[in-house]
Amino acid sequence: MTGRPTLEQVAERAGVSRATVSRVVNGSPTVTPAIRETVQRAIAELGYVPNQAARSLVTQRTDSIALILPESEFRVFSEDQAIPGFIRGVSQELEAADKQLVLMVGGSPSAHDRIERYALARHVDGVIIASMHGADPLPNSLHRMGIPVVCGGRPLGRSTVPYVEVDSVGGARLAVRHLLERGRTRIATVAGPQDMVAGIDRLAGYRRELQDSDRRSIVAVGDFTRESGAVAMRQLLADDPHLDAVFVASDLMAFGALTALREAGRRVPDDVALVGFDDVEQARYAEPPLTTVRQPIIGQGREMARQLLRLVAGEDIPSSVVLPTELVVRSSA
Amino acid sequence: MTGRPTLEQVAERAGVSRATVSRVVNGSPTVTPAIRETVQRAIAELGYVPNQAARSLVTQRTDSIALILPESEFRVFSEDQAIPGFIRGVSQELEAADKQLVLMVGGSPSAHDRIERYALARHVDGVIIASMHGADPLPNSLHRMGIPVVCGGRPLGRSTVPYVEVDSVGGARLAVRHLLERGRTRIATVAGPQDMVAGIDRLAGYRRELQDSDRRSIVAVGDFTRESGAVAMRQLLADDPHLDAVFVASDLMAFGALTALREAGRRVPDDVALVGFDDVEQARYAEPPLTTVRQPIIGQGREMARQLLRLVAGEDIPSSVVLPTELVVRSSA
DNA sequence: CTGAAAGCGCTTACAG
DNA sequence: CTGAAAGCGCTTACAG
Repeated sequence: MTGRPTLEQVAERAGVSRATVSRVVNGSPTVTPAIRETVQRAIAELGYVPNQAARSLVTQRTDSIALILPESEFRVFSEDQAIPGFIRGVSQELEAADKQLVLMVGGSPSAHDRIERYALARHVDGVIIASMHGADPLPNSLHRMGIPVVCGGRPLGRSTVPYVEVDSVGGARLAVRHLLERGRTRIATVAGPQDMVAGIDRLAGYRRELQDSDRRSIVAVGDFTRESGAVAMRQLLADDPHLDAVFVASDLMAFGALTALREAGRRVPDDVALVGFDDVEQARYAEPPLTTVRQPIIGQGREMARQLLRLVAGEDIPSSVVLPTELVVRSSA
Repeated sequence: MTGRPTLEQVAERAGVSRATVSRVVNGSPTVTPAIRETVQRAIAELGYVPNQAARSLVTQRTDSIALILPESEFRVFSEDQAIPGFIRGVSQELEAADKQLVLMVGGSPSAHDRIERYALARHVDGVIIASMHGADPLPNSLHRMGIPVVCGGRPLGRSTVPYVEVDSVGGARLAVRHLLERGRTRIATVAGPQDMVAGIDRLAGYRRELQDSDRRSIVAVGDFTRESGAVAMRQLLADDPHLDAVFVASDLMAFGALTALREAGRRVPDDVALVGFDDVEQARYAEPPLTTVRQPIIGQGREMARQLLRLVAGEDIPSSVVLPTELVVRSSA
């Protein structure tokens, strides 16, 4: 026998038509039990597995979903754990729905064409875009082509593409409120890059909470890397030597800030209280263990997949879903 | 117009046969330049993109490759950076070859059936298996079915499946030799789990190098996690309070060991020199910065993809490729 | 160099 | 409930 068995061969062996085999394979209820069994035996004996390409050609479905990861997240071979978390969440949900995950790296302009062509070639039923820098045109352009899309994080700029995000503003407020409740009075922040929603929103949350308390804001901006956290922290100390607390918009930057504080001879939390954001694995092992805001990365991945599957199935979905964040109190604040 | 344009429509618009359009799309050299241009214009005007399913059905190729990640690597939401590195390397190479990456999570027995069926459905042209615990039957079973497979790391047990691995034995020897050259005399090791090749080989390297130097070996076993590194380190100190060096089989375990040494009042490297393995991002930021063995994770991913593509193309490939490791000397030893 | 035709392996109205 | 037949959108010998 050459190659894998086909429907045709199963039909012949079972003594029925191809249509009937197809019905059995696809679980149609209108098949007489006796015939169903004969067919199933033939399938088992031959080790038949449906050819996906042939099936897609007629159903116009592929049962695969693309997950687009922005290139920049990968460029630095980073300690950040968002990528595996996203993948994990998305794949859990897709697996349960018996869909396949196609991974594409690259939010760079040069990758757009490739991704668009791929989606247009109907190689996937829909697209999940993990997160973006700036006002990426990709989600909108796919959306316009009628391809189901869900974004991770609110797209910047004009957009009607549905998205799933984590409540960054709320998380930042939790962090700042905690510092206020601990009696801190000069609360600075190391903000993230202002061309990313996470950077923008975490700073907005800081500002809003502080505003309610009448304290003035003290801001330095980093780019979510450890080094930038140290640099920003030094700058904050120069700007206000009397600051007694810092909300750092990412754990990685918080580690950098910790180093800078130590160099400057400040004790944490005695002199300066510190709260991070993300709750990466290493946060528990920092010295002192880092108080931080936990965001449900895996949950976000799952929710994105869930929404996309609904969209693919033709259902209506909310234009946005926001997941709650949570403060994890350890020793640094 | 309903749906996306087809070959047929392009042919009609260009006033040629479907065969000719197909030739132009696939870059056949036997097309008259003038006709080629007419067709290309029609393609551009219509925004034609070939339907992948239809193409696969006749070519019997899908131009996609599956990357299988073991579930366990994901279970702990870990600090380990191997996964993104693998993905990065594989996707770089596949992108260059214009192949797609399908990601499947799960080396668990329950996932085997799903993966096998998927490969048999010809949804992918070949399979890359990132790494395995124990003697996983998956590579062999795919191999027997005639599906091109390449493994990351030598498969345990009997196997004829080609693999790409990093020279763990050599790396461990580099580490131990370095400690010997620094004049250390009582060199212990925290080994990795002995059901994983990386665990086994790094211990073998330690033993071999030590054996050449006539020193006795002092061994404790961890499971590559930070916590297990601390536990193992305490045990080593109890076993031999006079040890003056440790080769730890992973950086994460080395971080745990560092904590345990600090608790025990030992200075690193003054009292005890420490060498890790992996060179994860955090190694540079440890206190003291960690001397460790760097392994080319991205390079391994790329090489696996390269070998698999050759296999898919029908070429012969070596039964194994071993990539060199390198000692990165920092302050801990 | 180009076209007519067969065929890849399925699903799905449409009859019966 | 089952089968004959059409058709999904391509590629590729085979003629010419």
